[in-house]
Amino acid sequence: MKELEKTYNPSAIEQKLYEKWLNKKYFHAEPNPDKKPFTIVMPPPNITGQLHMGHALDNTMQDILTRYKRMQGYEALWQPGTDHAAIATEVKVIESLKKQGIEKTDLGRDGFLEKCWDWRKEYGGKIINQLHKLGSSADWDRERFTMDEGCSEAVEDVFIKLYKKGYIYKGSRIINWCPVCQTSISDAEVNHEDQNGFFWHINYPICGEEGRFVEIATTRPETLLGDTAVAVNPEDERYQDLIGKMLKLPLTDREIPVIADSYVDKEFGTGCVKITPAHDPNDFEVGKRHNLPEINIMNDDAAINLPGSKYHGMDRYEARKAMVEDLERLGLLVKTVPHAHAVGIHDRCKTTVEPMIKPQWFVKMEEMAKPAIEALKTGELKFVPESFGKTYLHWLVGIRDWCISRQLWWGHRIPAYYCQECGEITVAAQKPETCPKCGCRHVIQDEDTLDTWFSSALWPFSTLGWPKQTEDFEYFYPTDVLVTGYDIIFFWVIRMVFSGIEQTGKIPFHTVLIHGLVRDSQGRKMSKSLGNGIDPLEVIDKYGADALRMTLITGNAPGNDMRFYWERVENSRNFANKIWNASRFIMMNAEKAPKADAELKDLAMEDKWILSKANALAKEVTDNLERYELGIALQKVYDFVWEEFCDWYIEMVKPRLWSSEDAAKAAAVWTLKTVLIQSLKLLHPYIPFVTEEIFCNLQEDEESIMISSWPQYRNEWNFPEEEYAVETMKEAVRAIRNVRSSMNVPPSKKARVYVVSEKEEILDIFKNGMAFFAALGYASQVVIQKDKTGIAEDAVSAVIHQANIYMPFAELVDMEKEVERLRKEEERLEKELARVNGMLNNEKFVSKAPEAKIAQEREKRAKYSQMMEQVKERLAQLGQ
RNA sequence: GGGGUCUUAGCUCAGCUGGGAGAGCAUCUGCCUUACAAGCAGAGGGUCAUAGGUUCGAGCCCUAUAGGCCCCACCA
Repeated sequence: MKELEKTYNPSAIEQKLYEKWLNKKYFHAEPNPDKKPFTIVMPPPNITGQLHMGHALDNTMQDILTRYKRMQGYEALWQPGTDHAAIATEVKVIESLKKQGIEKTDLGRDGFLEKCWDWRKEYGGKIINQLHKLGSSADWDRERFTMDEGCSEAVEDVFIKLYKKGYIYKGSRIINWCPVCQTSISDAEVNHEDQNGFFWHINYPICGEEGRFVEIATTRPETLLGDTAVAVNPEDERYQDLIGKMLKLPLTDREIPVIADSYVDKEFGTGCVKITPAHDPNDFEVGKRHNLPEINIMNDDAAINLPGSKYHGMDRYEARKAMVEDLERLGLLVKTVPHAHAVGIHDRCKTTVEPMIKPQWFVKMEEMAKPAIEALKTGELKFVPESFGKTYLHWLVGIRDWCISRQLWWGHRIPAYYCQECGEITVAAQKPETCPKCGCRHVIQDEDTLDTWFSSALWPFSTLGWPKQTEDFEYFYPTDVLVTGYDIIFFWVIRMVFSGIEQTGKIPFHTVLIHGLVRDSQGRKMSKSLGNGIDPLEVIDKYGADALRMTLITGNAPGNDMRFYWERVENSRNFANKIWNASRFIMMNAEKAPKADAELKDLAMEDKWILSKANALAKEVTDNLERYELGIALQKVYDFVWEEFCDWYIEMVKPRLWSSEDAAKAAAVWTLKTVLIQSLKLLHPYIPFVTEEIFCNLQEDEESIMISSWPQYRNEWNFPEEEYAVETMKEAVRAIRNVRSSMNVPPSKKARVYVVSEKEEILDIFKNGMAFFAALGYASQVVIQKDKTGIAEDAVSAVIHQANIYMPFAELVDMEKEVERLRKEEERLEKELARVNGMLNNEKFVSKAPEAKIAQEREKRAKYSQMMEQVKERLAQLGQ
């Protein structure tokens, strides 16, 4: 056994250990018929990415589950990889090209894609390396990329299948258009943000009725140019006579009809709505119902496109300003009212989205959503915490078709081919040589690429080799748990579920473990613009990966946001140091002790006590982990290691370790090592580095804690009697310390301690543990007896269950303080007794509560009554 | 507008199936006791948002109210 440094220094060992694990291939999983599989797919980080706290949390949770299951004997696969992140990467590449004065279009499609692949080569591995620093035990031999050959094949395969099934179609529909990114985006990529704008009330003159107008109200006056009707509610008495009449559309030479549609809310605005089918989703629907023309008035960059109009070429906001001014001059602007309304914002670039009609590809959602909804309802799919199932359902019920085409170059190009002669569309893996309909050779591929989530939706199976029925796929799929943040349920989780069911016939995972956001100490989101982000790598550098991991897991319940405090990292680091030092102590003493292995029958009372505690802990922690209660499980081991093991047990065994009895020493060392090793194992999934380092130093014949076995509950380690005995002695020690503290007696000042009890079994307990009792209770001598013979009248005392403790402090006696303490104890016991009696005197409680509960309360009553008697007796002795 | 979620010690948060309120940090008092001062021993501090209800028993279940946060939503 080696000598350890005085304080734990993570940076010195983390890298070394991680390399060892990699070299030993501990992370690698292979189909193994002798083991059960356990699989987690890593949410693929973007290749534009850099490790942030969210990743650190997400991956720590996955690593904990993977390491736990691996130790339990599962063939545990944590499948990693990265995402091409279509729009995010394309934007980044464009930006970097611009710095060199190059435009995307200068390069052409192939040239640009080359640059994108260069980017991927340069930055794709960055975040992966950062995940290594975190200690992630993912199977890096299996690292995948959403645009690698296999994943691309899966994408193509799915697209073709869905097209053939009629679930993918192309249509001219109103979609969300980002004028900056110049691509369509899905509904999920649009955030609605409340903005303070205006409501412009505008008069539309009625044709043939000089001086009569219809007043409409709009928040986007520039779209007026595309109006093709004004609608009123068919039941609105005010406007009955207008229906069917024509209006003169201001600022244009067009005339538009007044139509009736129940979509119009009579109560809102003026009750008259301008209808712009080409630039508003509702108006689009109204337009379809009434066969209205759709007039697109904008370019892709949202500038007005209306040759001949004075607004032609103006940006949408410039045009808005100009038009409002013109309307005012014409006397058609009735009023301008401040108005707060929701504006659609592109979540990536924060540009206001413009609804436009464009030919796009869509996935029909209705049918595929059904089994995904069913999966949750039957319990086949579970969310942790459960409440997020509601979010999931909310998204699936009434889901709209998914716009999957993007006007980008970086991504999976849509495998659709158009005949330029006859217009025939062919969807196939390979470009057809000739048009299958007309036979001509003028066939070109669709220019668009697919939404990045289309490929992520297939991630749980495309990474395992699907659509080929590979051995990996057969063995590891369906996966077990998906770990992700609640912000991504609608983007990703639902799409994986319905894709998994549709393509493989199975849900891709049975459990979705949701975590929240890591916020700054003031509860704000960490963001680049605020500059309040904390770099996980900085935390690792300063305090170690274990401390970071532990901080992210402690005191956090699934699905809840958490705040990041450096103080909490320090506390985690302190814990690593604590267990480090406990180990150091054990190693130092093990050196000196005889090598003989102890047997259970040789163990002392306190050995059996801690072993019994450790045994119960293993069961509890395992139960918590099975329920994904990672924070609770960790808290329990933390408390056990720090309080029970370090503060109590190690102190208890010291007298034995320093004694000259070899057998006693051997038993103590065996117990210390056994309990420490078990604790290290329970902690390893959380803090892999420090546990590995200690584990290997402690036992030179062991290769790694990673491949050791997870602790199991053992009946032969269950010692209820010893637990009771030691807990009784702890109570006595606490009482002594309390007395001494209230009297300001320094530890150096030892006193004789008398333990007085009429109960033989209590006396035996103290006789048994006399050595450590003396040490922990600062006793110069412990006297155990049946009555008060020989104890000075003015000795200080304390009451515990079934016994009295006396300490003669000749020169330090302070009767007032003692009476005060006894009064306090009396008060406490009175309260307890009142509570217990309240329950037991209640007939309904006695008749309805479970037997065990009643027995438990009776026991307490007996205990407290007995203690109360002792307290009263003592007070009487003191003349109170 | 709909839905979700939260309100527990000075601060940040745990509290698993309802059965005597916990942690970390902060505060106060003693200790450099031969693993650890990144430590040890002790202490103070909470009508568990409010009001009802169910129950023998509620921080936990139900209803309403107040406040905070989040998500969804086409009110022009």
